[in-house]
Parts: sequence; C-alpha cells; structure tokens
Amino acid sequence: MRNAEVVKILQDIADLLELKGENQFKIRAYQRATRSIEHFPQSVEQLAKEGRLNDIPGVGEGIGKKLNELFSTGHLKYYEELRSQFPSGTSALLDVPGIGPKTAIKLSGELGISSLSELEEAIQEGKVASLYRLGDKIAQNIEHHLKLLRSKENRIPIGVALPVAENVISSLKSSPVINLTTAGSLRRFKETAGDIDILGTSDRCEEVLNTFAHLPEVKEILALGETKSSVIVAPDLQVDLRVVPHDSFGSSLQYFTGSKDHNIKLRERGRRQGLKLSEYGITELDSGITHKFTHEEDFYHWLGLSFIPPELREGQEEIELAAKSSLPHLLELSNIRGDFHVHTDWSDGQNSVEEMAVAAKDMGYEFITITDHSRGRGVAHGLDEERVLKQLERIREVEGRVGIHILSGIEVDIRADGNLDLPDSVLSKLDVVIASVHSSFSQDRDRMTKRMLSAVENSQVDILGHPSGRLLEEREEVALDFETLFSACKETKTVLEINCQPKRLDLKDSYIREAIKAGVKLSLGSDAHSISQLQYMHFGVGIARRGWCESKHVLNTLSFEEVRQWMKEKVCAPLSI
DNA sequence: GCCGTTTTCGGCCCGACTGTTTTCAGTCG
Repeated sequence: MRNAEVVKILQDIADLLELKGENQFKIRAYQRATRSIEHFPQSVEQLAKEGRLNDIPGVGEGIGKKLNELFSTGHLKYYEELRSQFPSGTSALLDVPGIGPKTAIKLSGELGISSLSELEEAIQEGKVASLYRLGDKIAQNIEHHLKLLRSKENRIPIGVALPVAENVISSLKSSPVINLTTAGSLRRFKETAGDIDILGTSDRCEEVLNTFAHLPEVKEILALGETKSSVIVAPDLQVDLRVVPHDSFGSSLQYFTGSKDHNIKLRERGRRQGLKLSEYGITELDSGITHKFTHEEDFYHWLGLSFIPPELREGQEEIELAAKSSLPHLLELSNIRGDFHVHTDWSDGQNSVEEMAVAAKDMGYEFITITDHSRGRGVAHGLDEERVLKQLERIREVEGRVGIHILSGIEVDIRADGNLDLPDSVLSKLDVVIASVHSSFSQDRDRMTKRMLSAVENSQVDILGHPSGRLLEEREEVALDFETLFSACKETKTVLEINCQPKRLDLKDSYIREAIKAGVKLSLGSDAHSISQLQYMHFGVGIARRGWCESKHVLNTLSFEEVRQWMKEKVCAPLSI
C-alpha cells in the first residue's frame, strides 16, 4: 500500500472524528500522524514489516496497531465503523473553507446534504441561509468558496508564489509600514504554498491594511480586520497580510512563520516552563509579565534555544537540537561556487555558451558546467557524438576568453532499458556526465530501480539528474527504491542532483535528508535554459536547507580543482547490491 | 491518541475574524 493511500485513510479518520465531536486532542493526534506520513520518505508498509512504525513521529501504540491491521488484512474495522456512522459525503463538506464539523453536521443532518453539488443546490434554494445561526452572508461565503475550490489549482509552486509575494510587498512600500517580509510556508521555503503570508509592522495598522485590501491587483476581499486582512489576487491566489506594532515584530514573525507543528511543540515546551508564547511575546504565567521581541533571534535565545532557521521549523527534532546548540550549519547561497547543470543553444537553451559563461562569471561563480541534452532528446536538438566533440572545442575556446572555469559536460538520457544515449568512448572525453530519465516514467518500481542502478554503475556517470522525475503539481515522481539507490550512489561515489528548477526541486527535501544520512554527496544544478534561469540556484539552496543540507554535503562549495579531482574518483567496481 | 528537562498519567497553543447574536459560536491558521 502506498503512503498516499495511508494518508487518505488517516485523514478521513481525523475528519470523521471531527464530525463526531471527538476529543480534539485525539483528532490532532491523527492529523499529526497524517502529516508525518505525508512527508515520510520511506514506505510505511515496509516500516511496518520491520516493526518500526514508532520511528514515525506521532505514530504510537494506537495508530500503529491500526496501521498493522490495515497492512495485514487490507481493511480497518475502526475506519469502517466510523464511516458507517455518517452519510457518505459528509466529510467531503469539510473541504470547503468556512465549513467546519458543526456546520457539516447541520447541513447533513437537517438538510440531508451529502455532496458538494447538493450543497450548491441547497444554497441556491435558500435552505442553507435559513438554518439556525447561519444566514445569507455565511451561505454566500460558502457558495463562494465552493466555486473557488472547483476552479482552483492545487497548491502553488514556490516559483509562482514568491514573485507574487514580492510584488505585493513592493506595492505596499509607499504605505506607513516597515519590516515587510514573507512568512508562513513561503518563508520556510516549502516547495508549494497554500496561500501567501506577508507580515509587516506599523503604528498605523488599519491604514496599511486598508491600502492592502484595495490594491489594484486585489480581486476580492475575504477579511479585513484590525491586524489582518485576507484577499484574493489574480489568478485566484489568497494573500494574507498581518500588521503588528513594531515592538512585537520578532514574536510575530516567529509565530506567523510556523509551521503549526513547530509552534505547538514550542508552546508546549514553554508551558512546561510556566510561559505563554504568542505573537505578542512571551508571558511569564506567575507574574503576568510579557516580554516583547523586536528580533526573532532574541525570541529563540530568550527561550534558551539557538536560532532555528525557518526551513527547519517543521516540528521534527529541531527544537531539541536547538536546546543543545546542535543544529546543523545550513548551506547558504553565498557558499555556492559554481553550477553543475546548464543548457545552451547547442540544444534547447536560449543563450550561447559564451553568454552563459559571462553571466555565471558576473554572478561571482568560479566555474560552470555546460550540460546540453544528448541526441535522444530529438525535440531538444540533443547532441550526437560529432557535435559533443565540436562543442568541447568551443567550450575550451570560450573558457580562455571569458575567464571562468568551464567544465565540459552532457545531460545524457538513460534509456528505458538502462543504457545510456551516448557511448562511453564519447562520455569519457567530458568532465561531467549527468545521466537523467526523460522517458518511460511509468515503469514499475523494479524496472525503474534497475534502470537507475545501471546508470549509477556506469563509470562514466558522475551525477544522476533530477532523480525522482517529478514535476510539481503535474507529474508524480517515478516508482523507485530510493534506499537502494542511495546506497548504490554512496558505494560508487555517484552524486545525486538537486535540480533547482522551481517546477522540479528534485530531489525533494525529505529525500535530500535521507540521502545525506546515507552518506551520498549532492550537487545543485540550476538546469538553466537561459541566463535569467541561472538564478534558480536560490530555489535549490532553499530546498537543500529544508533537507538539513550543510555546505560540506554539496559539491558546489568545492573549488574548481577539487571538483575535477572528485570527478576522477568515481568508483568503477561493479556493485555488490 | 501521543508523549515526557516534573510526568508512564495528565496534560495537550493561542488569538483573530466574521456573522449572528445581544454575549458568543464557529472557523481558521
């Protein structure tokens, strides 16, 4: 059973428990376990076989037992009993923002609504507005969210969300607000965002919020209060702005950055120390004294913690490590000395070798790697043997002229049968060989794993490109035994790419962390197809940081000479796996 | 249902906003 199916069932259980009005902490326990499994890099079923379910944070005796039942019998009695207590479709109502458990029960119980289309009908007939403690406004609000839900794409990739946030921030620059910054999942650099959170400080909060709610790009105002406002901007993105007094900027930024799990853990820890944490500061419960924080760092330090970078705030073990001053020193953009994955107009890029080299030099890089596609990518004008050699000459010539080290390379296709698209005799002439899957994505796990391993075993292959093959919100990752891949990479000194294209971000954060634990080296490649895309490096660094990546884990922080040395050390012995 | 810098039992984050009400319930993040 795939993790996604387990997630679906646990989420359903949490929803049903909400409808039932169960103990809120029990509900939260299921939600927490759900979130854990959602981001868990290994197969939960496999873990169950090894009796290691308790390795998953939030999975204890009760949920563990249920998962075991589910895996061994294919059914879960508890789940089936819960489902039988409510008309089917009732929990689907909870997907509509504005409908919580109480409203869902009311709609289902009093109006017999069990689907979103029935809900829509009932609203139009005025039945919903006539219920006790509901009314026209609430009915309209639900109808509106219902429409939005239907038209809305899923979550927004960070590559789309970040520019929107930056636009809004620059539109607000002329109003009396300072400290404007992104918060929420965007600041934590999550690969996708549900909405966009922005925070600022002002002594004229209401004025700022008013300006915000009436910006030209705002299509609709969802809420407008004294400290926060929510709006929809084109194309159907929700943006939340919170404006607080200057002296609570530190605590507010901490609070609004989240994640929810991180904040809950932090506050629970505070409670045990007799402290109440909120966006307004830290209150000592004994004396009632509230401490305010202008800087977020001071908030953490006051609690006896080292500063926790936003990318780590996911409620894993970051708080415990911060208490021991044992957090990793994360990779930073300024540590990057070169790019390992760049296309030019020799294949499907827009700029010449020289233009890319000049741009990279302007960014302060020591080296750049030209890795155009191989011939199999016909649509991308992939290079055949002859053109590879011609490009090599060109690269050497440009290198001398521009004054930046250029590694010659290729992004060679891994064909469906695991063979590479160019012979070893050609690949051996290049400094860096990236091998990538660009076809037959739907192979089963066994075949795909063998396919990848045969590339890894090839002594010419230095880097495995965008290993999971996913495209955010477009294409699922391939079926692959990552654990086996990681140990093969470690054994052969094959590097795994962190592809920085915001649509890919591949490897993703949880795999990055697993790969590092397995002792695999990583490389960041912008996969730039134009000069401006060289800047994608910062997306890769963000996602690497979420994978607890330090500068020693990635090749991009090495000098040019060190990189060349590394590439020579590829282990050629056949794998023992 | 989970979990431990006091705990294997007894806790479990905290406040804003809205609409429908005359003081609050429901929802959200």
